[in-house]
Amino acid sequence: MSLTYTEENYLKAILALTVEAGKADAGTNEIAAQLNVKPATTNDMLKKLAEKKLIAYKRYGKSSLSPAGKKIAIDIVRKHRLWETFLYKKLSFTWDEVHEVAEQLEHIQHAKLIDRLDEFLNYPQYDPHGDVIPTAAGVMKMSVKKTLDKELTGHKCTMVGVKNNTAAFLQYVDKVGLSINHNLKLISHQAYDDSFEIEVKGKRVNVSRKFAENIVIICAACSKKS
Amino acid sequence: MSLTYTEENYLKAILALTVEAGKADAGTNEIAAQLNVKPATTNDMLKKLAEKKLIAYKRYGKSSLSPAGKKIAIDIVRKHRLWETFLYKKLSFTWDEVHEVAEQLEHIQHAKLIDRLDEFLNYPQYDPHGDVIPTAAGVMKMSVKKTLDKELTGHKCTMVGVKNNTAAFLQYVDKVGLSINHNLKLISHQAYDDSFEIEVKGKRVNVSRKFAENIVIICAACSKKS
DNA sequence: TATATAAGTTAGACTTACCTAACAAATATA
DNA sequence: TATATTTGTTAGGTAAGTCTAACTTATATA
Repeated sequence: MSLTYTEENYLKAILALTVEAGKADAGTNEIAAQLNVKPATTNDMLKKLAEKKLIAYKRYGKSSLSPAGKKIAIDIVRKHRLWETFLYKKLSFTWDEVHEVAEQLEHIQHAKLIDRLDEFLNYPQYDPHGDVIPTAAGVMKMSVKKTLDKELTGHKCTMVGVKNNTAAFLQYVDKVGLSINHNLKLISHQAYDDSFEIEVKGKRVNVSRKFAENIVIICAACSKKS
Repeated sequence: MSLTYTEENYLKAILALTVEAGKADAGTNEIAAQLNVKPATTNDMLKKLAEKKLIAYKRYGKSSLSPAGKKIAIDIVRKHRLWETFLYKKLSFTWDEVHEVAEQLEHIQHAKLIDRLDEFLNYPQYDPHGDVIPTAAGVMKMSVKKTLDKELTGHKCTMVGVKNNTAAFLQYVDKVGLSINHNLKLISHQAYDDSFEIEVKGKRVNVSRKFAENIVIICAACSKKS
């Protein structure tokens, strides 16, 4: 009953376009674009996946994952993100290199492999991009990524990226004491000069709105399930 | 110019049947049997690989790897054995479980991946089966596997397996102080009772020929290149 | 609401990797 | 050396996943 590499990729694409994008279903063209294939190709596969009861599909309509299809798709995402974490933490890959290798590794089939890897990595909750790693039971919290200026006062969060990649900005980020995967807390917002007070490594710092708008964070407290 | 999963497997099979088996070339049926496909299928692929200059092939003749084909095949073996080592040492897989997963992992394509893995594993020389791991430069020593009774006096070697898997024998092996991947040295052979004196963890023990014939070892000193 | 545009489908074709069945060449043996 | 057996090849077919081109349905807009 195991699926081909390709079938898995279609399920993953549909997950990304529906559940992960907060939408109910996805169109054929949309799925085709996600996978870089032509709509005609996608159409064939959708019929095949519907046959296998992995998706809900109606002629000239949109598609969505069945419970069984969703379970499989989440499992692939789990594999992908655990492998990314492995590459990042253990093999010193950079943040932007991990995805492409994980695209291949996520299709490795073995009953014990992924749970062993999870254990080896000490059950990480987030991958190097700050996305939540689904549990072995198939529960996937949706991490709410947003920029720091959108965070709620008092919330602890983790920096997972930047919007601006200039050396000047990155040096400033460094000076403030922030870096990828570090925790911070939003203490308050000063209406007076529209600045934000944050706590980084126990120290309080003031940063401008312009700065905050370029810091991407995830907030566990703001996450939602499924 | 990268090869398909299947093409890689054919090159690996030919390597196993020629270089690794100490033979000059391999027949079509032989290769088909190694890969569990029909000779007709193999024939098609041999023509295709010959076209790509990866093997030497003549109609109704036997096949062998070209230098380019051999380089690729050795590279796959390197990947296979490094992944096996990873699974064994880092993810607590057993000796006999690693092969099947490595069959999949060996086809992951990425410029840096395998050298990073090699570094992470601290440049291991042997995989969990005692087979030599080819270097990044594509040099593969052939580990000469043999039973302990065939070893030369004075040589240090590593136990890599047993021929007899009964509990009784394994317990005896354990009692002698031997286990998988442990080193030993053949001190002498006693003609009197046809027994062997070996050194294990600094202690000298006497074992019978029957015992020695069931212990599989590799000997670095007996290895040869290519 | 009529029609233009966007979205989705179908038909027919190609490639890869596999198969079976029939045939040809090489080798072993009577 | 003639023949039987083994080994290797060819021809034709299948399934998966892709494509293009032509067609149909749904949606947007004038």
